[in-house]
Amino acid sequence: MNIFATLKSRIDAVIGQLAAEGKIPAGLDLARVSAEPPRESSHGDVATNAAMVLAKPAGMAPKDLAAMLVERLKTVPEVVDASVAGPGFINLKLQDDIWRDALRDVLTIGVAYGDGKAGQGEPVNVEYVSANPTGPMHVGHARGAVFGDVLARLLAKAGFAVTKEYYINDAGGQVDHVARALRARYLQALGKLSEDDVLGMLQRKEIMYGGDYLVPVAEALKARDGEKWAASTDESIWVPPLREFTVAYMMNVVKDDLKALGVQHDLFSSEKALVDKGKVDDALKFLESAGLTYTGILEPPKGKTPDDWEPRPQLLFKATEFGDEVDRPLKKSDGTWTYFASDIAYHKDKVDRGFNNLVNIWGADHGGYVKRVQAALKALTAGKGKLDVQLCQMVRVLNNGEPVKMSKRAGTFVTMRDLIDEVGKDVVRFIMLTRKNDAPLDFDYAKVKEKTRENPVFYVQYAHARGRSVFRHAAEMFPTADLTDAGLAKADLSRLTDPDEIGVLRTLANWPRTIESAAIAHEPHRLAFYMYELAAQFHGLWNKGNDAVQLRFLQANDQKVSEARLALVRGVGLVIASGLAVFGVEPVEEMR
RNA sequence: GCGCCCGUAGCUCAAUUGGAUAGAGCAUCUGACUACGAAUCAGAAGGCUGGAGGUUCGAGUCCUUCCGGGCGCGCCA
Repeated sequence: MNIFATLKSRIDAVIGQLAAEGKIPAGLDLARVSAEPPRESSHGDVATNAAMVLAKPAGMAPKDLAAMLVERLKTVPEVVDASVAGPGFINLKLQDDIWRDALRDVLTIGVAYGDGKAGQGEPVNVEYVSANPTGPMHVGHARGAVFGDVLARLLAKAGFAVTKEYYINDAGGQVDHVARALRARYLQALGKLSEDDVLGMLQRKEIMYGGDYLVPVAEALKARDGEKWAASTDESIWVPPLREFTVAYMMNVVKDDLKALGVQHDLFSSEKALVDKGKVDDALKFLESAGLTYTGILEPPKGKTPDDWEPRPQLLFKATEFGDEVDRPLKKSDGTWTYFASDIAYHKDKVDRGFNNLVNIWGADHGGYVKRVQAALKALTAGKGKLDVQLCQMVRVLNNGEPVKMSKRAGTFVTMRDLIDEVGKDVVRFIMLTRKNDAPLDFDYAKVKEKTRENPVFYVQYAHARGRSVFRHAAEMFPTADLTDAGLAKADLSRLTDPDEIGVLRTLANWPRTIESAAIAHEPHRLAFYMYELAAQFHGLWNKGNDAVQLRFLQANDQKVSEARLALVRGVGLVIASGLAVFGVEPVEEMR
């Protein structure tokens, strides 16, 4: 049980009691009353803003109300002292046993500690990566992939029913361009074009993609079909089959890359399948019948008119009725659907599948697209569907502060594989979460390999490894002791009395709350900071033992104390492992 | 020009989503290894939270406006 939730209900009960006795007005709204750990630990264990929040509606001075609450809160079983501070905060000091109980919970529940039910089983759809199947994935994709994957795991831990989804853009013009590029590489594979011919076509923009990564695709096509697609100059003959071939091939590349990063989606949705099933027509008919489409002419953007601007009548969606700046086009001038049109259909499809809680992870360069999709979702669901779009900012790849620009594989950008090969999947995953997603991130090869406090991956893993090391020694020192989690849960935890020991227990007790708030805010990076903080506390406690021998975890002549402290060490390890599990990172047993 | 995101210690970043005296790491200075792993730790110093108004018990956080940076701006996805 979450201690802060317990205290919140205690506080609510006390307020209800006072109201029942007529000392304060009945029916006060308690939603804004909080029970939180104070920032400054010297203020106590739990702080509540109840008096300040309720003062005005109760028509009382905050201090008077606080004084009344304090008297009652002192009688709450968990509380040993209560006091008023500052402008009307009430600080509660809890029995140390509360924190010891939290540790026992950790040992009993294991890495599932922190699992919550805040989500109440509500279905959430998290869509992430959704990279076009046109080439290998780069660092930007890696950030979105890790962020989305970990957010999904976090939401699941907090009790949501999560579906992890990838949207394959296999129907638009981009994949046709790749088909054309593939054809050039294919003709090269057949000896009908030279490398220079292909590069020339790329330079003249006859083809839009030219990376070496298409060479093996062309070879595979040649192996399967021989010269079948070489003769005809009629695109309609060979574009569709080559498109299909390259999409299938590239999706395998993408899936391999994701697998190497430890990212796994539950569902891959195809744009082309949506189109073929007529879902785009359906969605647009829906909007049309609601009177939300019309044919009109858009104004050019103010202050920056494109050179080739000419006014054209287009089928438009009334996005402005739902908070967007301008109405948005649904059809291109050649009469085909825009990307936006199929995206509307796709989001309608998600809603139709039972999701009203949608999360999309996009690159920051898609920021301008957020409002129109949210507008469309509002229109489709009559405001019932929620769409949160999390934008991931740029990743700069550095080595010792020097930009790493090129990939050996792709030629123009650093690929996801380059990252993984350089530092390993676990490090990539962790580092991607050490910043808020909407802040740019520097990924420095040299820095993330450093074995210092500066490097959060190392620092957290080191804490875990140190904990395991203690257990290796303990097994020798106390060969008969039961050092399993269940055994340690029975240890006499009242032997944990040092303020720093209790401090660590407090942090452990904060884990469920951290999970819940990070999940609700869609901010997995908070877990990285929590783990760093916990690791710091643990390292601090460890070194205290260097100075004061009696504080070391293992006391050869006192098995009871040793067991209690081993319980604490194990608790730290389990919570770190619990956090790393959300991150999809393996905790290490020892550092090498 | 318009929209979105951002601006916090010299540097890189936090700040329990509106809470108390704004916290960490790096760099600088001082100290702790006859070790449960010093790959670590303890301490000192460092701030007008870009500027100016506003909202309220209370603002780094919300609103307005300026300044500075990033991204985007019909028929690409």
